[in-house]
Amino acid sequence: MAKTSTFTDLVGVNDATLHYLDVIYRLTLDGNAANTTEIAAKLGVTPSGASVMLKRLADRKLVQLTPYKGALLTSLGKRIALRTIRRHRLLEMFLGQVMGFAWHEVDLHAHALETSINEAFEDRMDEMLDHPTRCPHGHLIPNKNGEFPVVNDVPLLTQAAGTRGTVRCVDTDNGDWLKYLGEQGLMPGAAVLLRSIAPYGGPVTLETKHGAVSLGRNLAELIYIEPA
Amino acid sequence: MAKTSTFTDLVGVNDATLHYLDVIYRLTLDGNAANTTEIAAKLGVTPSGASVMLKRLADRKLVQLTPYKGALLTSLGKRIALRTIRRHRLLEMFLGQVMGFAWHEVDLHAHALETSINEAFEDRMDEMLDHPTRCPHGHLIPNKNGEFPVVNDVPLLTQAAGTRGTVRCVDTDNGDWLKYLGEQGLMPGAAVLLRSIAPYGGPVTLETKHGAVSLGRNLAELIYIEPA
DNA sequence: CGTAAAATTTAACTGCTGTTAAATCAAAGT
DNA sequence: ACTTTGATTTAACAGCAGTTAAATTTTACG
Repeated sequence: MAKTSTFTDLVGVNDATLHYLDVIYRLTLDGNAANTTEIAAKLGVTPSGASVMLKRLADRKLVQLTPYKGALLTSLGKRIALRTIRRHRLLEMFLGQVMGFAWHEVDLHAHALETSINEAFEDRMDEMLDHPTRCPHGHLIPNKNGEFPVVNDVPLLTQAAGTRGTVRCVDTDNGDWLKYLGEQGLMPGAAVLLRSIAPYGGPVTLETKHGAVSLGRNLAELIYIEPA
Repeated sequence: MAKTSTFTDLVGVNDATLHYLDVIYRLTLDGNAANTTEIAAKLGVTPSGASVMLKRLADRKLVQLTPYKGALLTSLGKRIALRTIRRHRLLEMFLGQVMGFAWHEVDLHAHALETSINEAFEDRMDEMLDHPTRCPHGHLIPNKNGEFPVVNDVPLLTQAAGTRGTVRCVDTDNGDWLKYLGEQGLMPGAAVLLRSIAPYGGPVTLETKHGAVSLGRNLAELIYIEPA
């Protein structure tokens, strides 16, 4: 009996396509269609270029496109996107754990490699890492069927002052921010106490092993914790 | 002082170009120009396609093209090719030593990745592997200046019957052959005794730890040894 | 409600890497 | 030296992913 991949039927999908699907997946997590300009911005192309490409992706039944309204992934498009996301996050973990890259460095490397590796490479990383469920930033790694583990992460900013918990995810790919937050001890696994959230968009004060940290809202809203 | 790469000026060279330069490098190792049809065959494209591409590479001063005669690399082309070869062979070593892939599997993975990694990744592998000088098949890994280590490898078939030595290189990327030769204990590092070379293209008989092995000329000529 | 601004699409074109088919060149044999 | 064969190049074109500029649609505001 031949070994069958969940993604056996996903051949003939090239780099550019994979990056589009990846971006659309992330932009549609909230359930709303992704608009052309957003997609174009994330990919670093012009809106007109993205518009043309989206039409082609729609022709290939990878996205469901409503002109002037935006794009959603079809179930096929979603499966492919989830494969890329799985590979990206496994790569990030591999780059961090096995190769010793810092958590603010792994995204760029992973992005360059995610469309070049094959299933054997993906599986080998998964084994070496003992089937991890999160990337170094705490994002969940879907399994080969595209299913995510169930977790108890909540946005830090939804919590009341005085809440204790453990950082589970820092939701950004901005290397500078990651570097800074890492230096403050704010990485997945860190125990935190939410001291205060100043009103009117004011700073958020936390306490970690390293001591007190004060963050602007833009950084604080990236942090997800599991309350104690 | 900014860290300067030997290859800083090699930007803007894409995948297809790198693969052409790589192939031309290998075909011109004997000093002779590589002909269009050969190049096309190695790359899996038509000779006309290769011809067009070669002209473009010549326009970019990466190859020195004599129409109807063949292609040589310019010194710039050679530098770029050597960078790719270094990355390919470091990747092969990494895939074998760190990730546990078999020596007949590493070439394909390395080929897929060699144009996607950057200098930091290259350097990290080099460190992790403690600056290896050979890939798993025994090919030499050029340093960042494109210089190869000096070694004493000689083709097995240039040696007289009775010669003892150590296998240093198996010069093929054919996975099936590598798998077979590996099963016979014929990998770099293996001690061998050349028993006999039958005349008129007959079989070559060797002795290894595993016992006696008889090889056809096509396989035997791939093997390079360092005489004891 | 109508119009200005913003978002989106379409049109025409570019660059890259390939294709097939036809033309051309080179090498070798008689 | 001529001719045949094989290698190589050229011509015309295709597919993909992008561009700029113009046209169009949507949205939002007064």
